[in-house]
Amino acid sequence: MEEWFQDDEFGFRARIYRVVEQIPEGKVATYGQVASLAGYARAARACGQVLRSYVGGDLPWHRVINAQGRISGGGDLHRPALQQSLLEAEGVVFRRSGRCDLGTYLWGGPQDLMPWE
DNA sequence: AAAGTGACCTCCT
DNA sequence: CAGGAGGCCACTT
Repeated sequence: MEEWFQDDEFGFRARIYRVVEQIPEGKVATYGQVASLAGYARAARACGQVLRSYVGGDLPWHRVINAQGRISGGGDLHRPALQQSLLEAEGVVFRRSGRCDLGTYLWGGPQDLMPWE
C-alpha cells in the first residue's frame, strides 16, 4: 500500500505525468525538457518509456516530441500518425521534412513551480 | 540481482 | 543535412 502510494504520488512516472498535463494546447515539449522539469535532468529516455506505456486517460501525451521537433513513434505505426493529427488539430504545423518549428511551438515551461522544486 | 531495451540527447564525422 | 557513437535512466525479463 505504501509503496503504491509513494510511486503513484511522487514517483518517477507520477512526476512525468504531472509535468505533461501542464503543457498547454498548441504547444509542445521535448522528452528531455519534461524529464528535466520533473527533476530528472538526464532521464529523457526513461521519460519516453513512461509515456510509451501510457494508454488512455486525459494526459496530453501527444504534446511531447523529440528535441529535433520530430515525432518519435518507435516501431509502432499508428501512434505517430495519431499524434501528428492531434497536434495539427491544435494548430501545430509540421514542415514537409516532418519537423515543426520548436522556436514557435516549444512550451516555455510551467507557470508555477512544481511541488517538488 | 543482472543484463537487456528503448516514444532520447548531444557531440562528432 | 544525414548517419554513427556514447552516455543516461527507469522499466522489464
